Amino acid sequence: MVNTASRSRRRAPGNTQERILDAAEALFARKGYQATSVGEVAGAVGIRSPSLYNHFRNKEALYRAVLERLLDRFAAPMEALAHGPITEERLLDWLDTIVRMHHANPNLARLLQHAALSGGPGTGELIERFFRPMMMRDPRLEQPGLRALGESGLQPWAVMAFNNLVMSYVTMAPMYRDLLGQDPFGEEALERQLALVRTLLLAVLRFDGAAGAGYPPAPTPSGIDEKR
Amino acid sequence: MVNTASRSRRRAPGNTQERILDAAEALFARKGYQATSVGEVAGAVGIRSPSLYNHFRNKEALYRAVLERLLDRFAAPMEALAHGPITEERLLDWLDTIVRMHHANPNLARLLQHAALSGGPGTGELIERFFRPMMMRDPRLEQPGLRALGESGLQPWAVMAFNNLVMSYVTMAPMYRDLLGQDPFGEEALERQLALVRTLLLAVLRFDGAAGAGYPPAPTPSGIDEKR
DNA sequence: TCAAGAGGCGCGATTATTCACACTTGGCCC
DNA sequence: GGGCCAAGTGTGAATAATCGCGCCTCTTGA
Repeated sequence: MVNTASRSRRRAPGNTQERILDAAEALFARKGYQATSVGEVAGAVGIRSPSLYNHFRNKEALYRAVLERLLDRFAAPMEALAHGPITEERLLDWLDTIVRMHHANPNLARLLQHAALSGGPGTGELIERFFRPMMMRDPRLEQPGLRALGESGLQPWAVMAFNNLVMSYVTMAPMYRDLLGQDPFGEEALERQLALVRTLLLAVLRFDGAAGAGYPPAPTPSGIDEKR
Repeated sequence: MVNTASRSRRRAPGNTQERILDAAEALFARKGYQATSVGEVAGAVGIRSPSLYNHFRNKEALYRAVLERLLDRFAAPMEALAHGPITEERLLDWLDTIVRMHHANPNLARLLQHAALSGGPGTGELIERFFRPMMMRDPRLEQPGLRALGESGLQPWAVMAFNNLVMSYVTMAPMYRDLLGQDPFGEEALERQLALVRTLLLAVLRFDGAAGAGYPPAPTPSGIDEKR
């Protein structure tokens, strides 16, 4: 039973490093940093844990690499709205894009949620790179036709709210699966979520806001500055 | 050094069981089931871990007790909307209530989020008891003035969306704290979130929906039945 | 033949849980 | 009142499993 040293020395078909990242991403996204063991990751790849250390210095480096790869994938679309005027149409496109991106790769949302709840390595940078830009008041949103968002100092929170809406669908997806017995990332579900989120955004854009009970102007809290 | 058996046998001031539940709730909510060790819980209470086993059979029993206590706290307000007609005013009140409840006790939302992401003991029951009722189509919502919600089969998802909106603020709260340097559960933040969420609901209720690009009627998926 | 990469072994720490035991306390009998 | 026992609640020590990780050997494709 001891000398199983003959076979099983199979060289990996694809790039092992990439396969480790894939497995680690899935596991970190599902269970979080602490609850994921490197042995688990290695096992998912088909490797023993010491072999994993040939590719990553330690658990934390692996985690950061996973994070980096995910953030890179989301960087381009997030920059899309950074320049040029903001029209109703462009807002809808932006929402459409992030919904599709999170559906195509749900792991970033899950990792962000874990980080928000429990912390973990690099949580600070994560916040700065992903969320800080959203919490900037953007003067391009202060225009007729977008009044309900821009008014009463709620604008940054409204942006965050729409982001949370999209992300929470993803982080709650396992529950939806059990609840419906249906793939929450299938074509049908995607269309439904697009319709829902688009309806919500349109409703807010059309809303004149005057009807609500007069909530206080909510003085701009510290840490929120004008964009750039 | 061996016979420290004299003092430190202090009997607990309050009910120890309750104090364990408090500490466990906070830790499970922050780190999730797996990543929380019973030693940590015991430490937070000011006890060694073996002592904890005088009060709970094992880690899982402790977790389930925490869950039970939390669900009980939320049961009554959730039933409030179950009977009688649904008016715009009652919907606003309901939203108001759940926002305030999650602000007053953020731990249920956090535990639910962990359960949705990673599973854990009792996740199935959790889904049935907390989320199933929301995913029922409610005929009381099919009335003029609430059209945008009731139409096109989106109604249950719209309800879930508003719930997710409220819960995700709570689960993302640690990030808000870092982002703003301000207590996300303070009076000011509560008012702001109430205003935002109320605005969103009013906007949807006023929205006639006809303006959006004609999204498909989204056939009712299996698992969704009429209420009761 | 050579280096990259996989595995075996093992260390020290931490995990959940059990055990034997100490102590405090409430109630009971005398 | 004093004596006494059972129940409740605390402890340190011990167990087996698992954790992250370093060391060293061996296999294998080029």
